[in-house]
Amino acid sequence: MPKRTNRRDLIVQTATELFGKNGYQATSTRQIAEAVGCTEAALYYHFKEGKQALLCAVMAARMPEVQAVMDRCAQATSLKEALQLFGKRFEERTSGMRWLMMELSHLGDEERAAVLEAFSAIRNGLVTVVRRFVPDETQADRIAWLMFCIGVGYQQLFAETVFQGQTDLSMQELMATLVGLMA
Amino acid sequence: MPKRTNRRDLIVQTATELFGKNGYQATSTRQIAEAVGCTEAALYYHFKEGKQALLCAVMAARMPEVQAVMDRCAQATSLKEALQLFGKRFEERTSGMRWLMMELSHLGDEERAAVLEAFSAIRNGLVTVVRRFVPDETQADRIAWLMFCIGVGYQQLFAETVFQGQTDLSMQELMATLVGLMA
DNA sequence: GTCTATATTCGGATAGAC
DNA sequence: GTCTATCCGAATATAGAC
Repeated sequence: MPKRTNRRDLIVQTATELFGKNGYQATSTRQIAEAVGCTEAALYYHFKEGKQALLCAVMAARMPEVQAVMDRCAQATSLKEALQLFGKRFEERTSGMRWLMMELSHLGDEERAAVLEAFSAIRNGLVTVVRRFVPDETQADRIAWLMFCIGVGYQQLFAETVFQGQTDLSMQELMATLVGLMA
Repeated sequence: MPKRTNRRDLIVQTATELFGKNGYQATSTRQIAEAVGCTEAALYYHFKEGKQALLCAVMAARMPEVQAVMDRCAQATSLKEALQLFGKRFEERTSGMRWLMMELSHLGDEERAAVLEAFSAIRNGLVTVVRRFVPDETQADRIAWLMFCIGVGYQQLFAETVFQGQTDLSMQELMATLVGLMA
């Protein structure tokens, strides 16, 4: 049995960074191997299923962080506080996951499942929190969706190159704006 | 001088559909040619600059539709009406443009400019409308960004495969929810 | 575990005949 | 204008030596 190696971890970490920067499809196994400092063949030793398995490993490694965001939101004591917390944490912790969106439609079943798990964790976390403050379930669910859409849209528009630099709006401020509209 | 042909238009239309379904990078010139019913060489006759020029042509063809959405929003007589109109029109008319987001970072300068034009048209349209109802410019701009984020996030989460089928929430309902929170 | 070398497939692009 | 044929490069993946 091979000695515990951390090269595998290094590969996952490197892939996480490259996927975050360039997206999944646009990142080649060559790039990853080069950044890690090994060959593609070594990659395929650690991940027999290739790039696909690598994606799953990256997602698995990111799940605790996603859960942490939702756990923090769960501590809110009002809807407004939940909005603020989500704004702050979501921006801080998931900015490297923008690429998941577009890629989803081109993934295989297993990869897809790994990605959907992360999305569902966020969705379920939001629904749970909002329902604590909004008795009507339909209404609560809609508000949860609204929050999720804002988070995703913010990532898309600001986290990368679209309107980056044209304004320094943070997601926290965006959520504060929403809270202001409610007041 | 060659007779006015509509084959070129067919190519643009077909590319629009394929880009909308699979994204820009994931759509090959082979696919496009096959769907059109011609060869790749024919594509390169009509678009000497290749796939890149095709993207620009597709964007140009879509601009009137984008402008129409913003023009309609401009007719709103209250902030709430603007939100509703945007929810309705944006969903109806731009669902095929989801792919623009992720791709942006990998495009060349010319392609990039064509895409940014569309984004800016939306942004500017929103800012203009909101400022009519919100005197404070900073606040108005933030509300405009909020609307834009909701639109983009909605497209990402619902327009394709992510949470498609898990709920039948429309963007109009989403905007109505926001209006409800403001009441 | 990691390497070299290579198989295979696919995508963008072009030359030249018709 | 459109085709056939082909080039080139890149990407995923594997075989087999060390």
